[in-house]
Amino acid sequence: MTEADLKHINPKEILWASLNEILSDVNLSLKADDFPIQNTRKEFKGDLTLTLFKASKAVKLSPPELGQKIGEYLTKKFSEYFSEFEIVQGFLNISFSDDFRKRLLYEILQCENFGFVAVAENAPPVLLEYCSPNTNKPLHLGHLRNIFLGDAVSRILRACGKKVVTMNLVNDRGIHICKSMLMWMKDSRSKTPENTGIKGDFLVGDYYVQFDKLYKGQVEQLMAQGKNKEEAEQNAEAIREARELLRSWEKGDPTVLQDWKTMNKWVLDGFRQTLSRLNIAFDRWDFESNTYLEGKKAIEEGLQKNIFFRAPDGSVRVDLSSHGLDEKVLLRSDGTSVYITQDIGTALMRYRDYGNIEGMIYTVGNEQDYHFKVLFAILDKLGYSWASRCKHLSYGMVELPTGKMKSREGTVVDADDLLDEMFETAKEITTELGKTEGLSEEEKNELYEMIGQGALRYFILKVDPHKKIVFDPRESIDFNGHTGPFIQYTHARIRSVIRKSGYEKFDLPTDNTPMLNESEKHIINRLYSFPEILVECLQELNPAPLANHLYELSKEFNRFYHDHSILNEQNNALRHFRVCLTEACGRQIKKGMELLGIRVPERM
RNA sequence: GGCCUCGUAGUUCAAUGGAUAGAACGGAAGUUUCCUAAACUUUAAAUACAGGUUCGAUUCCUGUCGAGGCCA
Repeated sequence: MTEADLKHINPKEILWASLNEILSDVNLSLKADDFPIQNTRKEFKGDLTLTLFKASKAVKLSPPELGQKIGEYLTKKFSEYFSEFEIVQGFLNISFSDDFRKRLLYEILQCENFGFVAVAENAPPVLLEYCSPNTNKPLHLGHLRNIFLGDAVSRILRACGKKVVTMNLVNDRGIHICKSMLMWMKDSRSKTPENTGIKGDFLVGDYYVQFDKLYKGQVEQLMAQGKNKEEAEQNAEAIREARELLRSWEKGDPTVLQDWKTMNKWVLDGFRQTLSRLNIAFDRWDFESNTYLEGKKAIEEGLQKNIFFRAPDGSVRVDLSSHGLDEKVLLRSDGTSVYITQDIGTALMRYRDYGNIEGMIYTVGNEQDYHFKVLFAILDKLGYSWASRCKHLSYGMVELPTGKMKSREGTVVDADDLLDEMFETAKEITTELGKTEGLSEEEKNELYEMIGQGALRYFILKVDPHKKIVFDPRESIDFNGHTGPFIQYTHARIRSVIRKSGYEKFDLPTDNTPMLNESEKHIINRLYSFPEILVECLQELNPAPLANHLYELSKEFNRFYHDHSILNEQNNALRHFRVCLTEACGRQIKKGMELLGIRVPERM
C-alpha cells in the first residue's frame, strides 16, 4: 500500500483548516468546531453545510450575517476549493469548484485501496470471536446472522488497519450433546451419515429433536400421575439418563467418550461444509471440552486473593456491586462450573496465548447482554487491564412470524436449506432474464451462488445489529430494490461499460472538461465519503452504514447512467472523465461489498 | 418485581441534535431503434402517547402504553 492510501484528501478537513485560517484573519473568537459540518441535503445547492446557530450566538451576529462573511472569505481566499455559497436560514451551503471535484476523483482513482489503512506489522491483535455453535444441531438462520456480522466486522477491522485473529469457540460438551447421544444409542448406534446419506449435523440434530419429543411425553405422563411440573421435569427418565451420560463423560468413561467423539465429528464435518460454502475460515478453533477446566483454576486463585468469597451454602460467588451489578455465582456448591466459569477460563487462555492484545470482541446474541457485563466486570476485578478493551458485539435475534426459533422443536430455518433456496431463486431469476448466455455450467453455478448469497447477506447486514429481524419464510428475500443483487447488478453494468471503453489506465484528466452535472457531483460526494463511513462502521462495530452507503452509491450511479451517456459522449474530455467516474464507482462497490463478505460478478 | 433492547408509511429498512423525515417492496401510472430494464421516472402513504431540555428533538431526559430479552 502506498502513502496515498493512508492520507486521503478530505474535503471536510480542508474546510475546517480553511475556516481556522479565516477566523484568525478576522479576529473572531471562534474555533472551527463551533461550526458543525454536514453534507448538504440534496434539495439545496451545495456540497458541505456549516450550521451557524451556535457560532452566531457567540459573536452576536445574526446567522445570515455571519454566514455571508464566512462565505465571502472562503470563496475568495480558497477559491481553488470553494466556488460559491448560499445561505438558507441558519445554514451556509458551500459548493466545491469543479476543479476540486475532479481532484477528488483522481485522488480516489490513484489509491488502489482508497479508504483502507495499512496494517502495522507489529500491531497487537484484536481477537474476534464469532459463530460459536453447539455441536448438537446444524447451523440455522440465527447462526448466519452471527457469522455474517462477525465476518463483515473482521474485514472492516482489517480494512481499518487492525490485525485480527478470528476465532470460533465450539461448545462441544454439556447436557445438550448428551441428549443427542442418548437417542442415538437408543437407536442401537446403527445410523451414520454414511449409511443414511444424511449430513452429520442434521443427523445429530434429528436425534436432538427426538429427545425432546420423548422427554416431553414423559413429563406429561408424570404430570398426569399427579406430579407437579417441576418434579416431572426433573424426574423424567430421559433427562436422568442424559445426566447420567454427562457424568460418565466427565469421569472419562471410554465408551461414552468414543461415542461423543464420533458424533461431534459428524457435526463438525457438517459445520465445515457449510462454512466452506460461506467462504468462512477461522484463524483458530477452540473447544470448550479443552478449556472448561481452566476456569475453575482461575476461580480458586480469585478465592485465595479474596476477590471472590465462599457463601454459607458452599458456592463461590463474587460481589459486583462496585460495578453496579449483583452478586454472581461462579462455582455451584457441589463444585461444578457454570457458564461464566468457563468463559473466564477461555478469556484468560486467550490472553496468555496472545499477550498484548488490542481488544477482544465477542459476537453473541443480545440475550447474553447481562452475561457479558458480568464477565467483563469479573475480569476487571481480577485486575486485568484489558478487561476494558473487551466488547460484546451484541445483535438481535432472528425470529419467525410465529416467534423465536427453537431447534429442539424443529421450528428453525436451517442454514443449508436457506442457502439452497437462495441459490434456486437466483437461478430461476437469472434464467428467466436470459442472462446465462455464454456461461459454462460451472460459471453459471458460481454466479447463482454469488447472487443468492449476496441477497441473503445483504438482507441481514443492512439492518442495525441492535434490532431484531423477523424473517418470514413464506415471503422470499427480494432481488430487486434495496438489495444485494441490485448492487451486484450495478457492478456488472459498470464492468460492462469499462470493458467496452477499452480503458485500462485511469489517469489524470485534461483540464477542459465541461461543467459537471448534478449526478456527477453527487457521485463524487458519495465516493469521497467512503473512508469516514468505514470509520463509523469501525467505531460502532456495525457494517450497516457501509451496506447503506453502497446502495446509495449504486442508486446514484444508475441514475447517472440512465440520464447521461458515457461511451457515446462526443466531448473527449468529458467522456474520459465519465469513464473514470464509472471506474471509481465500480472499484468502490467491489471493495465495499468485499468488506461485507459479498462477491460481485463481472456480468449478470 | 428489578434491569436491558426496541417502537418510523400496509410491510422491510434509513436519518453524527439540524433544513420539506429518506429508500425499497407492495399499490397506481409511465420509460427500451442508445453503454446490461435485476434499471430509470412520476404518484399516494409514517416518527406509539404525554410532558421536559433546546434557536431546533425521530434522535437527549422523565412518565405511560406496546414487543422482546435477561436476572431472581
